[in-house]
Amino acid sequence: ELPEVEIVKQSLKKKIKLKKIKKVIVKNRNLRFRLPKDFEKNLKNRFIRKILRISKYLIIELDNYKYCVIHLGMSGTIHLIDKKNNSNTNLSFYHSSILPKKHNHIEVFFSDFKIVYNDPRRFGFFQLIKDSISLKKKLDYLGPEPFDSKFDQKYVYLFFKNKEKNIKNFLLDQYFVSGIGNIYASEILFLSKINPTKKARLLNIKDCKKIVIYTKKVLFNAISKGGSSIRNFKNISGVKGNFQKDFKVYQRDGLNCKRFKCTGVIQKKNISNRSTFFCNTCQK
DNA sequence: AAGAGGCCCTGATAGC
DNA sequence: TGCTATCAGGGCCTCT
Repeated sequence: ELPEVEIVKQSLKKKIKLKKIKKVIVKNRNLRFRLPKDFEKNLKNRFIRKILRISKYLIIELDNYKYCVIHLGMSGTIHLIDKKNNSNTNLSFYHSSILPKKHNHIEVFFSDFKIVYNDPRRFGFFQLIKDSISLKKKLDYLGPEPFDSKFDQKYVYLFFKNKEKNIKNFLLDQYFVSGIGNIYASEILFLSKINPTKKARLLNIKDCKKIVIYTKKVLFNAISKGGSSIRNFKNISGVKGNFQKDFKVYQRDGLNCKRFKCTGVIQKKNISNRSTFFCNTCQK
């Protein structure tokens, strides 16, 4: 989700900004999108100008104004391996600091370290975009980011007019707002006291205001806590997020509602094949 | 044309 | 050194 990608971006930026790519090795070209034959050649000897994040995408701007667009999908991680002492700093959240043995698909070498793209399920991708126009075109479909001033109660209220779809699915809909994923969607709705199955058109302006406020709040807090680490690997010594400790509903099915004076129990329900957690009692 | 559902893929875990 | 089903942080594509 957006906070996790943001944390990766920040740690990656410190390390590779203005550095020169010495070499690229691709071990598996078959990611979500197949890597073209000239991928390595296009990266080699390029300097990194900028690292940015747009919703859940990582963007690396090269000195020839081509762009690497990276998406981590469900299981992608980026690791940084130091050449000198062979130590390994993890740039992601929910993985250990040890580089996995399998699925290290792409290695990008710098003078004294390399970054490794690992992705067991290969739902993620690495793409080279030829220029800024193409980049803009590719990401044009995205709705406003949660922190964008355009994402306000008026926008939400107007967007939801006559929409039959439930609110949970809209939070995951990147055309509506870009960056929320399955964890934070449940958390946002809990704080907003809105039932995830509620049809969007039934939300009033106050509900929309809550959605906006708590979306910004949850994502901001998640970033400030280094994201969420929900899978624990065996060797835990790398960088881990802490926001999972703040979960109010996610993966808390069967447990008591944390809201003051609420006697409800957290429910788990499949909505469009994604697990959704909520309190039946205080989310109306 | 909005919305639902299948699908891409591997690995961890629960239950038998 | 069992097997099998289910679930996982996402998004693209097709069908209605």
